[in-house]
Amino acid sequence: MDGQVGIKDVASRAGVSTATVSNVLNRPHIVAPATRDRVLAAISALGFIRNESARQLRAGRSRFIGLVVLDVTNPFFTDVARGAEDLANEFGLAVILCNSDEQPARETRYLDLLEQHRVRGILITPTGSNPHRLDEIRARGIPVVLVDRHARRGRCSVSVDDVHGGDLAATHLLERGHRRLAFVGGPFTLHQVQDRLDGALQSLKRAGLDESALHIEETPALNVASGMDAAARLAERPAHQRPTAVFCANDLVALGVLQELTRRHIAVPEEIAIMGYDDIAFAASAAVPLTSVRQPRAQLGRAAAELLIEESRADGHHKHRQVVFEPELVVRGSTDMVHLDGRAGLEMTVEG
Amino acid sequence: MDGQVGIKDVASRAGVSTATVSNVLNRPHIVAPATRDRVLAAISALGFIRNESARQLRAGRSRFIGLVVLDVTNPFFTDVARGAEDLANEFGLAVILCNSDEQPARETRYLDLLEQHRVRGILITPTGSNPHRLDEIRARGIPVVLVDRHARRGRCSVSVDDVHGGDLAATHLLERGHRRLAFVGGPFTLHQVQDRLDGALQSLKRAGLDESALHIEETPALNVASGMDAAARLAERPAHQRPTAVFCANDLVALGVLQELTRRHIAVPEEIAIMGYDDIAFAASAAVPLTSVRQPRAQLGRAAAELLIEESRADGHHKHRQVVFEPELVVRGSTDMVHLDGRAGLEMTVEG
DNA sequence: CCTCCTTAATGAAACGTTACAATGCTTGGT
DNA sequence: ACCAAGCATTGTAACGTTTCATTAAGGAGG
Repeated sequence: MDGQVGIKDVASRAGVSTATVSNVLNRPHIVAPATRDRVLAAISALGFIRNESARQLRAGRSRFIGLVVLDVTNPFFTDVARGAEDLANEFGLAVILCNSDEQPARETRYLDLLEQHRVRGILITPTGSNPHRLDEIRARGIPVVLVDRHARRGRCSVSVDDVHGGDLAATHLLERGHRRLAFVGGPFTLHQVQDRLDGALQSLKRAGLDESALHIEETPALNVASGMDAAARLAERPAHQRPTAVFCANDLVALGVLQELTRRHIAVPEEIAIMGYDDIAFAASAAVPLTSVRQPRAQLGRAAAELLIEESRADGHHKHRQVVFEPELVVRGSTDMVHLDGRAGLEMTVEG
Repeated sequence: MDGQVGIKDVASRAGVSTATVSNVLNRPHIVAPATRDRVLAAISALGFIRNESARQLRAGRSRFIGLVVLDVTNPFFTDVARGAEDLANEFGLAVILCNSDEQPARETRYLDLLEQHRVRGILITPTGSNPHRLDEIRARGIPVVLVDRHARRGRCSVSVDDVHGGDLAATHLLERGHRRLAFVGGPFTLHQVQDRLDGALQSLKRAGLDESALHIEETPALNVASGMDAAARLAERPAHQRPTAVFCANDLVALGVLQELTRRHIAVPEEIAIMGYDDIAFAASAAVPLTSVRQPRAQLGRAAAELLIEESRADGHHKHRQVVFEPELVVRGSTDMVHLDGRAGLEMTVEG
């Protein structure tokens, strides 16, 4: 029977107008203490709960920000999400977390959803297949910040220098004496993947090596299963063509590669060394602790949310910024033949 | 200038009434093809986007379901979330994912948020500290389904038999000859933790052992850091009091324990065996592959969403159900002294 | 030519808030 | 006594949809 208690019911029970109830809710200081108490009493007596839809309709926008990630089950993105969520909460905003799963169609559906909800803004790691959809959204006045992906001038983004990261990774492998490398990752529509590869190629070039020193094994997605498939293909190559080191586009792929190689009794790092990327928490505790390139995950999310809020507040003009963090190489057992203990997560951090 | 294109603008451009536009949107078949096309043309010409707030206000409820989990960075919950999300999508609903972080205060804030948004229903793994808040919500007509936690009669829940799971785990350790066990997990306000412990105790009893055979090391949360701290405390006990096997309330804790023991050069499983719980994807690829108790994670989420939707559709009366899945023991290297290859994720599955 | 049906389209009233301008009521100063 | 100023409160018009009862326009049957 109390089906939906509205501001009206509260008003009549407290013997005031709806406007006063609204005031109690939004600007308690301007209403007389006695009235305020009466209203508050009515509110709790009736179990009144504000209707956000109505508030949003009135306000013309919601208190949400959208966060569209490529894969919720990837710890990299959940850490980014936490960072964004924490900052959003500080500003009284909630985050709608959307999982595009690297599928353009899903991405589109979620963008539609977010626009329909009149979100304050959108944080997104794009699949890369809807290039100007994001511009349309911006044109409609909704701030968009790219996450983990560098934007062109005139757009906001928060990213890590993936080219540099790829360079760090390949350089590390070359320094360890490897000369037959493989890059495992994909699809190349993801800029992260392309950039990390570019970085690796740049490193090869600097070392005076030919591009052919790096075999490219493309995967349909950046997850454990894809890594396993790719490793199987690599393992089946004739021994003299087989790479001695594999640079994976992210840690999930690297873990997949590791698992498959181990299953086939190919020793890591002795026969094949493995590099991951992201340095997710589980990289350190892997069967063979993974060497990886660390990204400031939570900071990435936080900074992105900051930029978004900054833009949405600046009614006038807002200076778009591209924030770039530097990646950091973390060396562990998977690339280190001389590591002390095959199991220990012994770790050294090398420069930023 | 196109600031906010509304149904009205579309209507006037197409030369029809707003009602017709609404019909085109919601029941296209009842409007004449010619008019329909005209309206659709206007919609795309103006870049019209439906305003969900207004729709929801009108409808009295949103197209969201809320999912409140204890820890988004725990892969167990992201898998559950995916399951729930998939089913929700099939019904045109979106999921608001909320991370209580095991903190009652955050949980409360999110429940408020969800109620204000008039969500269709709430899926929650409760912290256990707001026992009747959920009943209040139910009383207001919002379906609530407990996830990963068994509910009393008259409420809906989807869970895995944690007592049985705890029993499986402890029985496995006892069969391996261990007689000094430790249980690591907490807080005990989480029913999962209590149930898993109860299962272990039940197994001890059946084996004719005293409760004192199981040392209890409580942790403040179920994450890697807590596991490391607990392992440090265990490691510092005099050798003859030190357990020979540790049963962890979840895999994150187990990974923490594993990392800390390895750091201290305590061999796993030779000196101390470790059991996890949940069988998250990373358990198999851990430094020492973790023996664990597998839960049907995605199914859990899916089934929960199913129950929720079922209840929200049944305007009349709905039969509350408690769905219970059976856990499954997965034996790997962390408890298996005779495993073939210290690194391989070699795996055997034992009964359900 | 009138009536009765069917199909298309419309007008207007909600839905629950909020903000703005307006109203009363006090109070203090002159 | 009167006015100005301040405070507390209120009426009411939005916000953008959807829905329901209506109207209008043809067409078929008599």
